[in-house]
Amino acid sequence: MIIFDSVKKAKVELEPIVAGKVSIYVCGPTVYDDAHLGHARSSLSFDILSRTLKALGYEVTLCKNFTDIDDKIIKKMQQSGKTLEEITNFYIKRYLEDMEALGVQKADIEPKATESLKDIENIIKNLLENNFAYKISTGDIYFDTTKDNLYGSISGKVNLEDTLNRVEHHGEKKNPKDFVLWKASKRDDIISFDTSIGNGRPGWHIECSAMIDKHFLGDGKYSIDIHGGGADLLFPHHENEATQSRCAFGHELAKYWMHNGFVQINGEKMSKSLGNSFFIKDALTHYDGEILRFYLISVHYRNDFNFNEEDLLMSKKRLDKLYRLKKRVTPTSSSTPNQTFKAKLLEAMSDDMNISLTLSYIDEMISSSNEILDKEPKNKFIKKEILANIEFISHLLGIGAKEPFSYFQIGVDEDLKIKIDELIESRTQAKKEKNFKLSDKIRDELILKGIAIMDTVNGTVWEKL
RNA sequence: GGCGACAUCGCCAAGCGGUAAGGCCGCAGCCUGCAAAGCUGCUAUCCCCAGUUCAAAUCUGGGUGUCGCCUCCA
Repeated sequence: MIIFDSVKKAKVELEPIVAGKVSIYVCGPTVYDDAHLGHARSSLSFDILSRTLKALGYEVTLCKNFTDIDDKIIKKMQQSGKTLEEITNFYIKRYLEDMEALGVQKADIEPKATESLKDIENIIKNLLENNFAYKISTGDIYFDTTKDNLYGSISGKVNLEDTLNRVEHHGEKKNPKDFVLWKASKRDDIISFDTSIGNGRPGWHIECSAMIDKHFLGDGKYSIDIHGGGADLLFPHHENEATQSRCAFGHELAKYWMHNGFVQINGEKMSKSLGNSFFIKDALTHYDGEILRFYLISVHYRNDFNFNEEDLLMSKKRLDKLYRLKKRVTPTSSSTPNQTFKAKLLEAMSDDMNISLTLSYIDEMISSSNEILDKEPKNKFIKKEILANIEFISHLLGIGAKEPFSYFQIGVDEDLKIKIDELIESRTQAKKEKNFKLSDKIRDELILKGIAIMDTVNGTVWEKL
């Protein structure tokens, strides 16, 4: 498996710490609001990575955290009068619902920051004792970036002075680059934790370091194989995580770093401040989760993703073709996938997840399968292999697993289904009587209802447009 | 201001030095009572300029444009 390491800025061969096993840690959401399309893309990117590795025979341990203590959550507490747990549990549940709708496999470990306070405390204590951190008069604890000559090696930011001068920083900070490990509680703080390093709460970056150390053993050289997240996390978040862990544990945090590209809405960055955030929940009211999934995975994970409805509909048509083929081989039982086809998909996905190539192979398989089925509609052997091919695709990419007839009926209520069946029955009758004027009229009526029909050797079937 | 990414057919998008995958749309044909679906065929020399090379969309330099990070952010 070749992956792109965003620290080395190059494609490299994945050589896990333990042969045959891959440990992955992905930065999950801060749970103060619903998840947006950016979260979806990130989760989907690493879901595909994990599925690919599994299909290649690796044993994967995927860890995705929830940041459940944060200034934004506190702000929400103040606004709503709710407790921390009420807010975070609510959004964690909503997040997991969204991920399920998108077909994202659950992470093996889903730690919360608040469950790792003891570990956070220990790391900070360690850093203080070894002079990598210092406490200022307010009780806040900062990491001293000048103590680590490898600081900057993750993000490749060499000359930070200039840029960081733009950022306001606390007067007692020794260096503009230094960042907070622990925020001491102020008088009006509504949430704080009592620890040996003081009363307060952890900074953002330290959580991930602590959770990785808590859940992964590593090999004394690295804690985990792959650390992932959105491209915006490369700096400062991952830089800071890396330096903390390096100084506290004496080894690198991750052997490889992978970052997914951004989601843009109609060419603009999606962000809260621009007011163009697109929640997964909202998208799901318009489009089926699988259609959204297929659309979001159809662009290489490192590229920017420009979300727009036109492309989504285009993408849906591509998925439709897979399901139409599945209709042709349903019902039957599958045999084993075509070995050449399977090998081609795995080879493409092994090259840093070349999804475009993979999808083109799938399109070609669909075309050639349709062609064979046109010639030999009753060939059981072929039908079984085609179904097995589709099942392999479902396994690898998490698409095409639905019962094909139901796929085309998503969003159609039972009353309408009965009405459709009646109309099709009347049309079949009219056709039998060669009353094509009537049968065409009925077809037009169905189209007006958003239903397309197609006559097949097995009778007339319909699809929601 | 510092750092970085990207620029391929109307649209989406592969390609990573050897002579342009795939999908959508469009056109023609087969199939069909007519359609739809499916199948077949057709449609680009790769932002501009200069260079390296037998050979460049692919490498180098210079432009132009778009986007991102540097501030909470996936």
